[in-house]
Amino acid sequence: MIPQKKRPLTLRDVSEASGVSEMTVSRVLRNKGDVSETTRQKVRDAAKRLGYVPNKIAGALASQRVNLVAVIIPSLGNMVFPEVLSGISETLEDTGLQPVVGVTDYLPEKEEKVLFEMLSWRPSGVIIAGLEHSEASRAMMRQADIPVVEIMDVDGQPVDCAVGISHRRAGRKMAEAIIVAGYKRIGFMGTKMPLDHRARKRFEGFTRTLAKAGIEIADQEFYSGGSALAKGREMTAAMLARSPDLDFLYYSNDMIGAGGLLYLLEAGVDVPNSVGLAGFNGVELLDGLPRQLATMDACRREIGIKAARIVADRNAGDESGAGQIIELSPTLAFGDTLRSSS
Amino acid sequence: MIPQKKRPLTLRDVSEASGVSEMTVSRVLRNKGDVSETTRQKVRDAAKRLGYVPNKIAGALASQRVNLVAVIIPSLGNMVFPEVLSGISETLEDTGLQPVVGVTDYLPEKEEKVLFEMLSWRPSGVIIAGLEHSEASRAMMRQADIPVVEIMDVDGQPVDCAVGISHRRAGRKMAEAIIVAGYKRIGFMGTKMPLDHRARKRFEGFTRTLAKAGIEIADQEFYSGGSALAKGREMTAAMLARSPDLDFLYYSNDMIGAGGLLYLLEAGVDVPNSVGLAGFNGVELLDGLPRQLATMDACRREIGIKAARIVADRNAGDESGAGQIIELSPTLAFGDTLRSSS
DNA sequence: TTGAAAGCGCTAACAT
DNA sequence: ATGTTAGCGCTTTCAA
Repeated sequence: MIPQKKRPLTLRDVSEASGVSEMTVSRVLRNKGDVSETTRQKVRDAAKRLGYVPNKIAGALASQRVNLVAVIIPSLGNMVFPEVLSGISETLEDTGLQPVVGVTDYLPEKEEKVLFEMLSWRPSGVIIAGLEHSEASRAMMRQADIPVVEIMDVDGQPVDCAVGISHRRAGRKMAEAIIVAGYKRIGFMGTKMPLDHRARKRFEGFTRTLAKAGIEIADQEFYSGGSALAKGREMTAAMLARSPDLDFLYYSNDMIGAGGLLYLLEAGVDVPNSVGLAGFNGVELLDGLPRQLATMDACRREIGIKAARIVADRNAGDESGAGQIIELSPTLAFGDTLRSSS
Repeated sequence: MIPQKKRPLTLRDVSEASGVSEMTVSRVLRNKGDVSETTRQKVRDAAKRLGYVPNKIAGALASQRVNLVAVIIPSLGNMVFPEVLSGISETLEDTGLQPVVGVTDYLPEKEEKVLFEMLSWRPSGVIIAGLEHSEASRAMMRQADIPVVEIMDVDGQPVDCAVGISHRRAGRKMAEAIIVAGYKRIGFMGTKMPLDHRARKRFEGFTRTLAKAGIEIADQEFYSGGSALAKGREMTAAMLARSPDLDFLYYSNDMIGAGGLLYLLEAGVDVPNSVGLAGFNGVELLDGLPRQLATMDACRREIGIKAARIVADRNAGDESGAGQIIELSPTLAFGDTLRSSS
């Protein structure tokens, strides 16, 4: 005898097992409407005994509501996004909404695909990283007629609303601190950028501000792939060999900055006097380094919390978040690698 | 005039716009069945023009199939799990299946909730970390009648099948290497364990093997929360202050191991001769450290790939993976912090 | 407080 | 190659 494919249990099974109509069973299982305590118990017992798991697909189709929030981010390896996510999950925790994560690998085509895929489940909202999307993606989000929150960045025009920081301003702020501290010969290291708009905007804000002070980036190098810590180390070694007169190194993220810092300390360089250093993000990792790397925190958790709040509120009928752009202010931490004045 | 809640587009709209029956539209959009090239074009044009996004909820209900795979892991902050995930995504990429991630924070009750929630979407498979689950969770997974792959660990009895390493054996292997290298006074640092069964099993395998060689852990300390790198640094400092005669430190993960390593190097301790060091996991981060920390790689990517393979194959009718336990062998990397013999 | 009927938007199965 | 019919398992709505 061939083992049968089990037919999953339905409301009807619970109804029969408990001698209560399907409709009432449904009411009990959703805590909706008035049901007598006796009936409640009968139903609950039967459901538990049978091991009934409701079918959300049928429920969603019938009720036209789906308690899912699409969260679309470029990567999970980046450390940054898991933190945003944890802010989102925590906030959604007791709203009945559930985040569902999609990853784009920084590729617009993949973003489009993931978005399409997720929207086809008719989620109650979308939280998506960045303001740069293909025209098709933007069209889908507009069409969807659900709250769409673009996060991490506010330098641009969102489809609906946005929560983030201004990366241009962040780059500017860092440049100003460096100028005030009296550094003059500045090197930059970062990821290859066509993909990462936020890193690009920071870089633009940074160079533009330096330019106004008559300073030009003296050397720069971009990497992709590999261990960021190791890359930071290698790039720093190479850059200082090439341009020994540099007195400041700005890294587009803390991981490569940490690699650079470890290298300089080993090489016996006087940080921050011979060479100053700064990264970006404020990752927890930095706490364990021999010296505190100067950095700027990107408000990741808070972004997640605020974005989720907007979706949850709008889902509950409070439309006040619609169309808003919420800009958070990153704080600059000087740590031990950036003088606060010359 | 109050803005109307937009009615999302349906197949019917595309059908009317293209002058083709709903059924044929459905066929075109799913590339199913024979449809003439002309009709195809008409339908595709109409769908694109309207911006139609199919409703997977209705589709899933009608077809009784859902292209989702539930992936349930304890945490995203751990570095370990994003890597498993990337193995899963990559493998599922061209199978038509989509991973959906749920996070449990190492809490059995939350695991149960997440599992229930995900199963209520009737996924095509479950990939879940660990072999320890509440009885209710196990019951749900058995009932579901879909492939269930328990990953990361093989020391126990899976509900269906398992892909992972033996953490007991990993602990043993490390202990053996340490014994061979001639270390005698051994300290251990790790996370508080009731939650993390795999760390616990490694610890058990480790201490048991040492015991057989007549060695007992000379000191130990457990932490929770905070920056792992910083914790490693602090715990190491504290432990060596307390037990200055230790000649080896075994860390339950690479992050705290790295913190310890940085501390010892700064303190001018001769590693690995005065004190040897080892961690666990083989995280990419380690590549950038001043010295290579001894570690044991946990085959994270490969676990993800193999687990996803099983789900995908079974979904395609190949049941050969059912009931299997696939044990992978972690490799020990001595790095610069563990002598290979005394 | 409970039940009966209709239908959510699709697709399987069967025509044609 | 295309169309028709009958549900999928729930919830909404209305009636009792």
